[in-house]
Amino acid sequence: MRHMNAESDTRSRILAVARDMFHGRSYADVGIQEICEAARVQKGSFYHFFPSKRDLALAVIDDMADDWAHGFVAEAFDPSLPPVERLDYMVDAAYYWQKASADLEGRMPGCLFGNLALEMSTRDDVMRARLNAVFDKARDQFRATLDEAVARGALAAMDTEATASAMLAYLEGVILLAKTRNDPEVILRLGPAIKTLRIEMAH
Amino acid sequence: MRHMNAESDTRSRILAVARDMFHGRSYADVGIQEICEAARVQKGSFYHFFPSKRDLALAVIDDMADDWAHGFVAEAFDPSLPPVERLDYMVDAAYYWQKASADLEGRMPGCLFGNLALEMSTRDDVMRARLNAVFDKARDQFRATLDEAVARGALAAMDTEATASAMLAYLEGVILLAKTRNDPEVILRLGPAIKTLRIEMAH
DNA sequence: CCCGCACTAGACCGACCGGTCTACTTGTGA
DNA sequence: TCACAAGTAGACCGGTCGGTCTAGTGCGGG
Repeated sequence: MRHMNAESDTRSRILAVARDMFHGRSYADVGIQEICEAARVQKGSFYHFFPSKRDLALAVIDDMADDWAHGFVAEAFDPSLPPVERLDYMVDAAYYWQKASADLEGRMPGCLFGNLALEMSTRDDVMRARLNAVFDKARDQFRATLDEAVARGALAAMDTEATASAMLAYLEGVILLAKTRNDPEVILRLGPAIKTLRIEMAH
Repeated sequence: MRHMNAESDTRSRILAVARDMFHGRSYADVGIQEICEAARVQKGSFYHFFPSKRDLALAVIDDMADDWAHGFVAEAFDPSLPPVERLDYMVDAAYYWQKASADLEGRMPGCLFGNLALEMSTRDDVMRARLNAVFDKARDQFRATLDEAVARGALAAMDTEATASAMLAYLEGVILLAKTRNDPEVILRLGPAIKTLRIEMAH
């Protein structure tokens, strides 16, 4: 019964707990001891699976990016939807996610990636690169959507890559503001304006 | 010669050093001991001026907000400029500021307020409120600019308050993305699209 | 049956954390 | 001249940090 799960249960328990804690607080603010207690695991086990706290964070990023890509991002960017509508779905998804946390814990955790990006970018280039990759993937989703909308004539020609980046930035910014206000409704109020962003092709 | 400066030199040295360190790294990552060393001050002096690390952070926020308001924000929102141009000035100001840091230290520190907002919002409501006030002031600058542009007929009628919030969010988001890429040029590339943001009046 | 290995348990480490405390220095007003 | 208070110096505090290490434990393959 020991090796029953691919990727042992202990490891995934640590990962899940760490994800929630890093998301709800910050990297520096959460200690390994605290993670171990919450995951009902001893230090020895922890360091058996993760060589360091930093490696845990890296694993959390990968784990969350995976869930994210297969979870609501995949849903929001549902190809059967008209492209422009997908943008609204993305905003809605962000809203409901944050609202659920706010209702449950009284706090808006914001975006794990955005949080970690601001906290760690100046301190750890490997983590920064990892976060960049996540943002690149998100931007590509936006870009594909915009490309399709342009191809269908739903939107005028534009620099879809730059506009996609702008939309991602806007979404992160809206979540940042909403978190600071601790009010998910901000996402609902400001989010839809994501569709008004536009960057023209260079010359 | 002791009380020559309003707000003693020691206090302002601590403040300046702490500001840079919090800005370039993070609140949790910077220790009081480290601040004291950089400011060439002893613990005793530190705690003479600041009751706690948290109060120092609060003071740093106020201090920076002040500099900010009287510094490039005041310049960028120069009332003698056509309103719409002020938005470009604001983006440019953000760019040059970040670029200067990047050239000097090799790292984009991003926006101190945005950084602290994401790090502390879920942990300290007083700090969150302080940061909110800073964001409110910034939004009001955007709003006044938009109001003026609408009054002059340079822009069509819109919900200027919501649009101002959206612009602030976008600016923060762009800076977040640029910091994650560690590339100030991102601000130059995405920033100008701030003018395309628009939220209509509700019904 | 028992060896080896993945895993767990938890004591332990030095460093550093934010914060306190006492002693001292020094300029100022009476 | 002297008392006082603002400010400085730095030893010290308990607690926690990330991380190490040794001693098991119990399952699987040979």
